[in-house]
Amino acid sequence: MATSPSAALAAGRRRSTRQGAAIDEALAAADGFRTAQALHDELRHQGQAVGLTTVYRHLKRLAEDGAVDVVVRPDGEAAYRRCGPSSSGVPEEHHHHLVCRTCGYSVEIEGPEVEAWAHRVAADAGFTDVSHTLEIFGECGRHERPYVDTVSQ
Amino acid sequence: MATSPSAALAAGRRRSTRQGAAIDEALAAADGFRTAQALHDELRHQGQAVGLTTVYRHLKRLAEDGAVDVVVRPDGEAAYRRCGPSSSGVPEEHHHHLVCRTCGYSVEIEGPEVEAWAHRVAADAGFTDVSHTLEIFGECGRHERPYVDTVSQ
DNA sequence: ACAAGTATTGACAACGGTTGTCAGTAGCGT
DNA sequence: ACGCTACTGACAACCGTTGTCAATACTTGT
Repeated sequence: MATSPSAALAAGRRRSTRQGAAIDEALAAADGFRTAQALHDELRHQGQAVGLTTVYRHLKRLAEDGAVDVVVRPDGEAAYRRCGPSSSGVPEEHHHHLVCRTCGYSVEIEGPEVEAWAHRVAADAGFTDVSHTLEIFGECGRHERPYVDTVSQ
Repeated sequence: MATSPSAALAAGRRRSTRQGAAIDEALAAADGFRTAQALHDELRHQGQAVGLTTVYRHLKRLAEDGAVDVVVRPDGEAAYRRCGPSSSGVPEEHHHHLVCRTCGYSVEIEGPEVEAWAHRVAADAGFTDVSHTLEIFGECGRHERPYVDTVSQ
């Protein structure tokens, strides 16, 4: 109790469930992006078993609500991360990520100039309804964390 | 046609086949990105039947050789496009794309500033072995072309 | 506290894109 | 022409993700 439980879920008229809270917590505990399956594994190992389908459903909803950021990795798999301080209900500002290829650790980055550039380029070419994806990948060099991923183990 | 068949395939010690040439031509005729399946369909309709597996194989190889650019769409599907004038064997310079969401039409774009910015940001955060993805999507507003896609038909 | 109504759950099947398999085919050097 | 072997392609297997639907458990009204 204490600190109003399911604070992050209390967005509105949704029912708060054990599973939802567990997913929320796991997401909060993660310091970076996690795939649905990785999240499912973590929950499993923590004893908080949640169906894979349920994990996908929550992630999808959270993504729609703008509560989590989604990154599509080069191999086509999607990874999620809790978006900023959030819980305020107000979608975060547009931003991108610097993601560690190995452990998923990520940093939010903003580049107003880049945003402007992208729109200018698109407009110059006569494109409308413009959007863009921009993610920077690299090695953070300090992933000591026992990160369980889909990769190995 | 136009003499010197498989000009673009003549990279080295590879056998030139009817299928390979067909894929190459279709890729050359396309004015934008195509998914493997879309390409397969086009070839089929042109009477140049080629196995889907073969299309995937060629695309994969071409991508490895740097002969085609690959874009992973938000839904996780991959789309390919012949890379620049190419055929020289020398991989194109690093660049990105402005892609029409509807017809696949695309324009290559370069942004030295953005590249520099991306690397600077990553370096500042202590990341190494940096790479990035950047694609701009929009509506080109003039896709009159009878584009056959996986969507319909 | 209890009952009723309905969102949520989760095991399982289905789906769509992509890759592995492997016998048959066809370039290419000799 | 011959033989070697890369290439081909129908098909099955994979894998991430979504649909299905009966069972479950939040919530609200009483």
